[in-house]
Amino acid sequence: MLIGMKVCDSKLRLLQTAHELIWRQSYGSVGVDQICEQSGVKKGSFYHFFRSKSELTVAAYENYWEQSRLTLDGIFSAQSPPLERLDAYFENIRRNQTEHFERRGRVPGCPFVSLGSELSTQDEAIRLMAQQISERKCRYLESTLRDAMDEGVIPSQDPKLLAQELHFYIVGLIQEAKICNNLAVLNRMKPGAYRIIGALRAVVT
Amino acid sequence: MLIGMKVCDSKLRLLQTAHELIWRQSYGSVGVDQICEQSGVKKGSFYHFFRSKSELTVAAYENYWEQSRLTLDGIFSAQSPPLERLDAYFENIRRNQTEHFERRGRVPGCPFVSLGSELSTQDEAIRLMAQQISERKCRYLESTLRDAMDEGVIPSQDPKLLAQELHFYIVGLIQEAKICNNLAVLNRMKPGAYRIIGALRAVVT
DNA sequence: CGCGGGCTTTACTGGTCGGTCTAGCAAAGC
DNA sequence: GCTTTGCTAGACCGACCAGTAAAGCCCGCG
Repeated sequence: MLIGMKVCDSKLRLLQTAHELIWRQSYGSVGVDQICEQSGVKKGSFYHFFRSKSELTVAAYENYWEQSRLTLDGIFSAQSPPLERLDAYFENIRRNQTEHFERRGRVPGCPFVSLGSELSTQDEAIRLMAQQISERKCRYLESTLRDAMDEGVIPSQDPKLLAQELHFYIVGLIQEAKICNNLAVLNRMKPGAYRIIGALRAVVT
Repeated sequence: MLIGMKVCDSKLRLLQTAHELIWRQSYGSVGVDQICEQSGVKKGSFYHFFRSKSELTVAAYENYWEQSRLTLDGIFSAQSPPLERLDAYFENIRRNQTEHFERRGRVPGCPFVSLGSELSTQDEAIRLMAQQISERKCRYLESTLRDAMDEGVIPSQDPKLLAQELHFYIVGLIQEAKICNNLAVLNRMKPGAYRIIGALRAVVT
């Protein structure tokens, strides 16, 4: 099957449904049958494309990351002033969480963190993927902060360490929003982040 | 059965084993049978004490919190200087994670965060418990920071908000240590925390 | 002594789990 | 036109799942 036919459609639908369901619920509570039914794909096809539920999950999350990367590349474009990149990043997170909340009534948290949290001690492939994505997110932040330092809008310091600190804060905050099932927690993202990186600009916007 | 006999022993063993197993693996991957076997308790007894797996889990984590509270009350004793309380808190986290890592080869992360991350969107009772424990931890931090401000060792600001920021950072960092399965990540806890709260003391110790 | 209730034990349920197997299909390539 | 290839369909598997039923044990209490 060379060109885009119904064929590839099945695989793609499996990837998307799997990510959607596991994000909304959890890896453990989502069954292969459920993924198949929701995708309109039969089990035989499932195991034609993927060797196991774990393998599908990795593929599904990598596929989701590839989509996210397009958005993030835009948000973190070197064309924008560094602090605007951060603002756009925060706004993107908020939009993402809000959208799901309005559809499902639940703050879903970060899919990668949730999956990593559930399975890091049990599934090495999934652990590794979660780790790599965490590193990639940090790299966006790092270059942004480095640019901000060059422009003098934040104090100079080790950009890699600062990016990690900022990343940890963001991850913890989104996690808290999920646990509280409360979007308002996200309001503290921007002011807190600005304080952490020492941005001189006033916290209000 | 009034006094401490084998009886209460069964219930307590269930609570402890459940917490231990779910922490080490995940809620979804641990079965009632497994918990029973590991505790040396028969399934009938399990359902004599608890109405469901979910109810046991809540009880197990509340029991664990009650134990932790004793330790934390000591660590956050108003008798110690505020920054020493923080140091002791960080050291306690590190010891906890290290101990499990040496036994099992895995950084287990924070049990409450992991459980909340897995089940907040599915089990309201568990979500609520995770939320409450997060609030309680913040309260320890808040009073510590307030004292630190009174003593002038950190700049004055809203202690509740600062405590939350610090808490988010700590949660995110422990989560990262779990995903990386690397205790070294925890080394960044203290310097990062000190930077966030604006502690004047040098970062090295 | 016997009764009652808290706890244990064992056997069991119906359903779901992840995964397998094989027959069949449609279309591409020869 | 025949075969190969990539995919679908759906029946099927044993294991395991959370949870139930009921009989029995032990001990304090009257």
